[in-house]
Amino acid sequence: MSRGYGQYCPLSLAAEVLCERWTLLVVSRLLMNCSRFNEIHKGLPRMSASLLSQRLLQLEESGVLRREKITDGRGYSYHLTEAGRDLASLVNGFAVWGHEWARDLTQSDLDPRFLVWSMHLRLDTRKMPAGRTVLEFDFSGAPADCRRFWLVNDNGEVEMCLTHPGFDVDLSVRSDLKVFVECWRGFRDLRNEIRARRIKLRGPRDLKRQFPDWLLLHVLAGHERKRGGPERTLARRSAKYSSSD
Amino acid sequence: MSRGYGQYCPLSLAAEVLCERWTLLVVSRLLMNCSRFNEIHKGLPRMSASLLSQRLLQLEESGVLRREKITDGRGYSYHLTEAGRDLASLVNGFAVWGHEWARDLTQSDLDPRFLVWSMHLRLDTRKMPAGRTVLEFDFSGAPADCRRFWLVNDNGEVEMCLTHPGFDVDLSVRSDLKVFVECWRGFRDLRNEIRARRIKLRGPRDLKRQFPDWLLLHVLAGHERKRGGPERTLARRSAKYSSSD
DNA sequence: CGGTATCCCCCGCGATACTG
DNA sequence: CAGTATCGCGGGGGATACCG
Repeated sequence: MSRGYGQYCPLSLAAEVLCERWTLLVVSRLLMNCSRFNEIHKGLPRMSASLLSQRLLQLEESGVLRREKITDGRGYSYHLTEAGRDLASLVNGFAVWGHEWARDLTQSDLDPRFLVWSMHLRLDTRKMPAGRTVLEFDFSGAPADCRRFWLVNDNGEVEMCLTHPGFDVDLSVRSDLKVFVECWRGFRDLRNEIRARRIKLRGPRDLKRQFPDWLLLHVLAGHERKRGGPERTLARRSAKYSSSD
Repeated sequence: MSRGYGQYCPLSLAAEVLCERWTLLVVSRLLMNCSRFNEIHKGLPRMSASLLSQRLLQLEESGVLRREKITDGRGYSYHLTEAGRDLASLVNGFAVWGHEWARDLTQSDLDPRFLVWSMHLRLDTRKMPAGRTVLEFDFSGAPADCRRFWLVNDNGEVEMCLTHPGFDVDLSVRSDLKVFVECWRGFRDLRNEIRARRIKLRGPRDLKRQFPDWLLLHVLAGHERKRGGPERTLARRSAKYSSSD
């Protein structure tokens, strides 16, 4: 009963399983088809490995996921069960509610590792040049040890690098972290910010021009928010002229 | 960042607000139109008052509820905001998932105070005799200090009493707590259990006969469960003969 | 009654080390 | 690399007292 609620009602039984710290986020990674431990972990860089391990065990006990020993190589592969897949609409509903109603972002919400991890899943590689393209990001306002990242698109396979990948950089992106995250979330218009040089691109002219089309942004970036406050109004993505901020 | 996740994504911002212990249960009580502190608290008898107070403050800060000073009398009245009402489908989704997939019940899930609180909200008073009807419940397998309860229906107004209300008892119900809860959840058939005398009624013949129609049971009692296990199969409510258990 | 402040214990979690 | 065990701290939350 330590973690339980002492109630037989289905809501509390569900909350017991799902409303512990990090749990829904782990499930969301599994819903995105992350299946290896480190794959999940990269999508949750602020979670400690030991806690992730513990949560995976609990979710297995609760019947939300199954783990299978990997035949070639070490470790396990994690997959949602039917019970876990049934959580898709709930997880999505949480995200929508968070988008519509959650508080504004603060500095501590801005982990650049998470931002780049998100980007590597949502690059529109069909619009990128064939062959290999190397993007470099440099975020001011981020901790010194994770300011710079690289995304390498190799014919549709995108890899995220925390250290220089060795290849020549094709396009370099320099921005304040908060500004970039707000573009990603849809609170600012990416093209506006580039035009205003708050996001600075360096590289061949045609790549710089195409760059905004490569970023698919956060899935909910186009959704209207309902909550009031500074970020209430969505950036109109097609606005040709914009007010100064 | 202590309670936060260090991520800007809407899912983690929502989880930050909603995935703390007890929080969703508090919201669910507000969705049931409980508005006074003690009204909410009676629906969550295992939650400490200080924690409820704290959660109400947090939910107000997060914009999920608003509190208004009561003009006549003490204390506040709590009401969901639009953001809070938007949680209705999520809370319901959690309950459905819990019904379909959650683990089996253990002894510590069976708080009789919670059971009786649930019943007082789901008595079909239209089917009960006009005037006043007093039901007495005596649950074996419950802690000594909360074995007996009374529900008083007074022309459609149902009150739950933890001490003898003073009026004469019209119908007395005696049962093992677990058996009764399993009827309430829909895992057993109420009429079967009465027929098998695992639930014993005492009172006038016509009240005994009508009693099963008064209990509306848990909202999800009729839903099929998806999870395997001992309680997998729903009791067929109309089964005329049943196996011994 | 209708809540809130205080105390204090315990356990959830992060850091670190370790193992196949 | 792919996780898991251990340790120690901090704060979450239960019990209790208190206050209007």
